[in-house]
Amino acid sequence: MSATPDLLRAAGVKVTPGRVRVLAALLAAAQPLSHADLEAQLPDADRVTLYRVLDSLVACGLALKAVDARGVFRFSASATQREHGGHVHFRCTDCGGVFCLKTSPPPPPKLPRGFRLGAVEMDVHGTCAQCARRTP
Amino acid sequence: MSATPDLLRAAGVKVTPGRVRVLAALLAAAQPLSHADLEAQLPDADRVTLYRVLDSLVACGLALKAVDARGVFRFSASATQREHGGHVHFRCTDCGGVFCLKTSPPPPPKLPRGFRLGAVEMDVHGTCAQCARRTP
DNA sequence: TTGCAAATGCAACACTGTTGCAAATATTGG
DNA sequence: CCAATATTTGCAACAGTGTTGCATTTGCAA
Ligand SMILES: [Mn+2]
Ligand SMILES: [Mn+2]
Ligand SMILES: [Zn+2]
Ligand SMILES: [Zn+2]
Repeated sequence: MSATPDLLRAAGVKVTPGRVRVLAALLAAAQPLSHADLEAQLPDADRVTLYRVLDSLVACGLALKAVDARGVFRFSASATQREHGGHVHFRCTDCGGVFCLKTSPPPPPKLPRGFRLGAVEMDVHGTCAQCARRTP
Repeated sequence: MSATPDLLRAAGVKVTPGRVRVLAALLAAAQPLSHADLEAQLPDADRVTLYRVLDSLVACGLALKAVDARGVFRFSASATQREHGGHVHFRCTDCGGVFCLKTSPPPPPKLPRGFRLGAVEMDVHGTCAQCARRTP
């Protein structure tokens, strides 16, 4: 397993204390974390810098961003995977977690004449096992 | 098709001008509307009342509430939702139009143990025929 | 018609996220 | 190691979304 600074260097972004600490927190978390969660966990971090650090981690592919059921963004480390195109994802509407499924993406549907297809995305959502256990 | 006040009465809530107008707007909409959309469409409605009207429609089962990708709540009439549940939609990224396709929704994928499926949505987007003609 | 619970309007507030800008700093190359 | 520079940070101010409290109005049923 690589150290957090190495992950940042490999992703091509500057290694700063903020990024190291936030990425480490995301890697250690069992659930996707909101900005507020991270702010509580890193009390001396600046609010705005925290938003920008999270955005930079998402932009360089080290983190994933999703919206939870209350409309708040939650972030999780995408750690190793670079290949998320070959399968469908499941989004937990409770915790905001994103999980890789084994299902292949659906085939592009037939479009009316003249329409140009950009992309097909499948949004599979519901409750993950951990959240389902908490709310039976 | 029933008139909007009848729908409200049948749902067991008081018939007020705000509820009639908001429910009518939701029923007429081709896509789920945000609070901001409705505020623009009903300029003399109070902001807070609009939130409360929407919540009351959701509470009595006449409307559905979902979070969009930007973290904003969007509302749709339950009847409308059922009507468009049997087929996939195409979203034009140029003009923002939404078109009904003939393709059936994809079958629910196999989930890991303990996961609970909420819904499967397919986002098919690109350029519609009219916009494609304008930008070859 | 009247009484009352429910709905409304308004002001104030909390939370989430963004932007502009000056100061600090991580990296690069000498 | 040092200096140059492109990023990143910290701070203040702001915008958008949604909520709460409370006095007033109103739908509806008795
Ligand atoms: Mn994946
Ligand atoms: Mn449709
Ligand atoms: Zn979950
Ligand atoms: Zn179009």
